[in-house]
Amino acid sequence: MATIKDVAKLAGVALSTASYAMSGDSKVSAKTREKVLEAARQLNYQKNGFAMDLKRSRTNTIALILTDLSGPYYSELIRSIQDVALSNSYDLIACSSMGGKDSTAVRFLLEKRVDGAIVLAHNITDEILQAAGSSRFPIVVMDRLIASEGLINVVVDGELGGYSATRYLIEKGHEHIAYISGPANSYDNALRYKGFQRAMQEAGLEEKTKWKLNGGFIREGGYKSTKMMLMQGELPSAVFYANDEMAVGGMKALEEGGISVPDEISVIGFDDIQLAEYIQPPLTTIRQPMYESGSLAGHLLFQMLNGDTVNDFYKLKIELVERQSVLPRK
Amino acid sequence: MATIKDVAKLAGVALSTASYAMSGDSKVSAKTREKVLEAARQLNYQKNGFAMDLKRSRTNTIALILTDLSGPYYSELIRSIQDVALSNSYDLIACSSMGGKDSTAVRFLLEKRVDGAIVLAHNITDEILQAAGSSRFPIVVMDRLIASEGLINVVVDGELGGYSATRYLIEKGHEHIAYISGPANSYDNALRYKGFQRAMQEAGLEEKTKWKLNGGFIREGGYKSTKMMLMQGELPSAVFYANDEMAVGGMKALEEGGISVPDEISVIGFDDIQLAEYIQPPLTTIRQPMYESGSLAGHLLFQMLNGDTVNDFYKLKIELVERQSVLPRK
DNA sequence: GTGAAAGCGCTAACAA
DNA sequence: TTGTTAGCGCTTTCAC
Repeated sequence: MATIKDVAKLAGVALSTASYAMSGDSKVSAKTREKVLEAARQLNYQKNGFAMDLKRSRTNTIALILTDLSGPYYSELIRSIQDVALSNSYDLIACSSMGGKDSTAVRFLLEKRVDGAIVLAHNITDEILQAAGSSRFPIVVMDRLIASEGLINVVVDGELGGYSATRYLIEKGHEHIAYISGPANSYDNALRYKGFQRAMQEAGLEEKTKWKLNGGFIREGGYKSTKMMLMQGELPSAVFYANDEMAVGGMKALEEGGISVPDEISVIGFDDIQLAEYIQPPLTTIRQPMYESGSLAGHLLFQMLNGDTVNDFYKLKIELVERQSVLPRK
Repeated sequence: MATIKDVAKLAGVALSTASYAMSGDSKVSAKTREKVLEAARQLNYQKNGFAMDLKRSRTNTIALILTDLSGPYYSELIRSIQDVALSNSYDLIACSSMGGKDSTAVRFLLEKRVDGAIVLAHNITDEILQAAGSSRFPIVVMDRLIASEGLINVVVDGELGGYSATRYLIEKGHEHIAYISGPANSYDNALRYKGFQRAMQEAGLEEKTKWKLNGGFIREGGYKSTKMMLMQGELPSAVFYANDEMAVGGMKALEEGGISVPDEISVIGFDDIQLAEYIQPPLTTIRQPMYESGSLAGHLLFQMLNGDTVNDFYKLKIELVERQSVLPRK
C-alpha cells in the first residue's frame, strides 16, 4: 500500500507539501498540487484513515448502537439519525451489542473509535455507559434513565403509553385484561407495566396473576405465552401485549385456537411497527414517535459535540393508533 | 484522557511493560501486572483504538455496506453475516452508502478502516469497488457482477427468478402480463426483466410497452405506476412487480381502484419480504435465500481474510413461494 | 522480566 | 510557497 511518503517522493516534493496538496490547502501552487495528485493517482494512493484519526483525534463519525442490527423495528429511528448525521456531514455507523462485553459496540464505546454514540441496547450495562461517557464523548441513551457526565436521556413516555393502552381497553368496557410482558430486566417493559397497573387500579379492576405472562418482547414469546393462556381455560376479554411483535405472535396463537380477534377477544399492542397496519385485523397500538425521538437524539448529540450544553433528560409523548383489533365488550 | 504512558508512569514501570501487562503477555510478573492494572483503574485508562489499529494495521472488523441502513429488507441477511462475524470473533459494523461518493461507506472502503467488506449498495460505483478491493482487502459484492482483484461475487439467480415468476403466471393461463420494474440502472432489475422476457418469448406472448412501468423498487413507486396503469384503461390479467415493496404499494392502488386481487388481477412479487406473508391477500413471490447468501458471503470473506483462495463467483438459486395473490385465469 | 527506542501514516507548527 | 520535524498512542523488537 502506497503511503503519502511514496507520493511525495514520486512527486519530488516534501511530505507535508503532499499532505497539503491533497487536503486542498490553498498554500500549494496549482502546479505542485497537480504533480502530487498525479503521483497519487499513479501509485493508487489511498490515505490511511486510522493515521488520520489518530493525528486528528477526531473521527467525524458517530455510532448507533442497537441490540441487534437485524431487528426490523428501528428503521424509522435509523432513518432519522441518518438524516441528522448526514446534514451535519458526519458519518454514521451502526453496530450491534450482541456479544455483550466483547461486542463491537462496547469496543467502539470504550476505545473511542467514534466521536459520540446513540445507544438503544439494554444489554449494555450502566457501568459501561458511565465509564464511556464524558463531556468529550457524549452519549445519548434511549432505553433507560441514567445519569452521568456526558450521558443524556431521550425516552418515550412508556408509563403513559401503558396507561393509555389500558385505559382505552377499559373505556371499551373490558374488565378482564391480560398483560403479556417483555423481559424482566427491561426498563421499557417495567414502565409499560406500571402504566397498566395504574389504569387498572384507578378503575378498581383486579389484575390476575395468571394473566400476566412473559413473552420476552419477541414474536415467538407472544405466541407461546398466548398458547399457555389458552390452555388455562378461562380467557380475558382483552390482551395488552407489551409490544407489537408479541401481539403478532399472539394473534397467530389465537387464530390457531379458533378465537376470533376482535370478536371474541380484543388485542392491543405497543410500538406501531410496520406490520401492525397490515396484519389481520390491523392492530390497534401505541405509536412510539420513532422518527422524532431519533431526530432529537441526533440533534442533541451534535449540540454536545459542538460544546453546547443541553438538558440531560427528554421525554416524548406517545400516541394511540386506533385500528381494528379492539371492539367494545358486549 | 489517560494514555498508556500515564499508566506506566503511575505504576512506575516502562511503557512497554505496561503494554505487555495489559495485553496479558506472559513475560510480566504477576506483581507487576497487578501494579499496572491498578494504575490503569485509577486513571480510568482506556486504550485508544486507532493507535492500536494503526500499529497493528488490522482492525478485526468487517463492514456491511447497504444503500440505506433503515431498509427493513435485509434483516435476515444482516443476521446471517452477524452470526458469521461473531463466530470468527470479528466485529461487524454496518454503514450506509447514502451520500454516494462522500458517504461513510466509501470512506470506510477507501481509507481501509476495516479489514474487508460485504457490499450490497448499487449506488457505489464499480470504480470505487475496483479501487478499494485487493487481495489484502477483500470485498464480497452481492448486487452485481464485477471482476477485479480482491472482489468476489455472490449473487442470486435473478434471471431465473424473473423467468420462474413469469412462467408461473403463464402456466396459470395469464397472457397479458405487466412488468413493474426497478430503477433503470439496477443490475438486479435488469436480470429479473431478462427472465421475464425469456419466459414471455418462449410462450410466444407479446410484451406491451404500456405495461412496462418503472416503480423504482420502492413502495410509493409501485403505487404510482399501478395508478398510472389503471388510468390507461385496459388492464392486464396479471402483474409481475420486480420486488415485493412495489407489490405492496401496487396492491394498495389496486384496492383503491376497486380491483380485487386475485379475483380480477393476479399479482406476483420478488424478494419475499416479511410483509409478503401478512398482507391481504398473502403475496405469492420469489424468495431470495437471504440467510444463505449472507452466510456464504461472510464465510467467503473470512476465507479470503485468512489467505485462502476462493472462487470469485457464486450464484444462488431462488425459490417460488406460492401464496394467494395469483389465481388461474378464467 | 524489564526498559529503551523505533516506527505505524498522518497532520500541522515552524523554519526556510 | 515549500521543506523539516515533532508528535498522536500504541506495539514490538532488541538489548539488558
